[in-house]
Amino acid sequence: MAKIQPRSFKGTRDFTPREMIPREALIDSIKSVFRLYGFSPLETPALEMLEVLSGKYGDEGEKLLYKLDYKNDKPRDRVALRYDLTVPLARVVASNPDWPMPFKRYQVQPVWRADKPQPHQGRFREFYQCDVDTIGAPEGIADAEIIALTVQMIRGLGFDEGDRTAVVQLNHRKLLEGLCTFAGLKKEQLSGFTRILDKLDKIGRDAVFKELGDLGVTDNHLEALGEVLAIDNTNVETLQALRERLAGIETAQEGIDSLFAILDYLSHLDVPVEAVNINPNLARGLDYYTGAVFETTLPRQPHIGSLTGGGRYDELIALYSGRDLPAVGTTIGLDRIFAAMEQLGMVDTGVGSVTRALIAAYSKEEIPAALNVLKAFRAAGLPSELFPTAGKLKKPFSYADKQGIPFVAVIGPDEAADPQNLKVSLKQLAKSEQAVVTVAEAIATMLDE
RNA sequence: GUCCGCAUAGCUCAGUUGGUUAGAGCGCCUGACUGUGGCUCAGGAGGCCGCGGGUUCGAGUCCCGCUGCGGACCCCA
Repeated sequence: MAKIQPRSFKGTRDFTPREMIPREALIDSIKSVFRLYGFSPLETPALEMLEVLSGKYGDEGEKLLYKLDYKNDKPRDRVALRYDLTVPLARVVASNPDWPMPFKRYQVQPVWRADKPQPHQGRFREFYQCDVDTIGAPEGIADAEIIALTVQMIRGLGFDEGDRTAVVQLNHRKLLEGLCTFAGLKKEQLSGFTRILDKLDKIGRDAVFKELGDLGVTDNHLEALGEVLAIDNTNVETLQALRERLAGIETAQEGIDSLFAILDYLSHLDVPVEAVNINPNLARGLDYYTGAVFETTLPRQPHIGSLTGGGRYDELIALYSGRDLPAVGTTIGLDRIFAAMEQLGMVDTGVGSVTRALIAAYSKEEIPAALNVLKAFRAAGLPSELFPTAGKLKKPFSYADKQGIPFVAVIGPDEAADPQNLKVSLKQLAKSEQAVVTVAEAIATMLDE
């Protein structure tokens, strides 16, 4: 039989134990923060009806949907791989109108996008999202809680100083609408306007102004807009300055009021002021956002895209149920965070096994005794394994060394001499220390480490 | 979707103006070391030189196409 190439689909990855061990620790820590804020777990299927997903993500997003192609299917029976976790949530909530509100859920599952993968930027076709959302709570506290949770989690992971400082950028859709009006544009031009504005930090003011000019913004408007966007102060000062500059534009004032309120709640939650940045040019591409929008960036690592992204979407659920339900939430980009941590040397990939103790039998005669030791270790809660072949102690020792297993327990004729009082030669590899001890003593030593 | 670069051992790479049996380091296996990892030494296995075509007496090396990978843009987690 011809050998089949062991290729995998572009943009997908295998996670080896060396990667999965720190990755699972990361997931556990994310979930524990979610729970701490009172969110409960939810899972939804990988496959969704195409009509449920279609039209929610903007023109760019629509192209990235993985649509499954079946023969003889009817258009309304078509399915696609889920693109995010927010739309499936909206579908679940819309189909369970009797649930008490607010509904607070977290969800950690993979999503798929037919993008061009760029691993260095933390961009893949299959990747995990960790979403938290509060459904049925009006703008204000719930928004601040999501931001506070994001800050606590990201900083708790170590993104809190130097090159790994993370900042939550915060803006409001209504402020963006107001800026659009301020620039002399019509409401239909909002998405084009915000898309250009969003590039400000990347391509610079001049390039943005050129594109805005092409969109139809006059020179006078450009000049005024330039003055507004140049405001860069503390968050409160920035908002105050915007309030004055945008006097008379009602939507902008509403957005500014909302941001003031959120900042106030954040200060009561003891969120450090430097962890959040009011950023009037932050856009967010998804079409469904209606209020506050936010994302987490690493200002010193601009090639890595946003670590988290979210916002308020008060009109999405009504698309499925006809009932208005306000909602706010965010996505924690697990794979982005992991990629950033790897590049910043924050991940230990030196351990290839979860085993704490490897038991090695000197000869076949000691295997029954070794199995008894194995039972005792496991009963004490120590992840342990017996090396599958007896003799040649070099093999189990070399194996333990390569896998990063900290302890090897050797059992030979001497240690097994008294079946009523089994002993092992317990060696701690990192210290090169070895002693003949009873099984109980070995367990105590290892639990102590 | 647009642009640029790269493709030789499991990994990182070297390979002269095109010239005979294709190299190193790391890793892997065996032994020195018949109760013990790392360090050292000795030996060994492992290559359709990405795929297809072209130029040439001769191609890992030059040309074209394809595929894959990497990077930038767009967009995003």
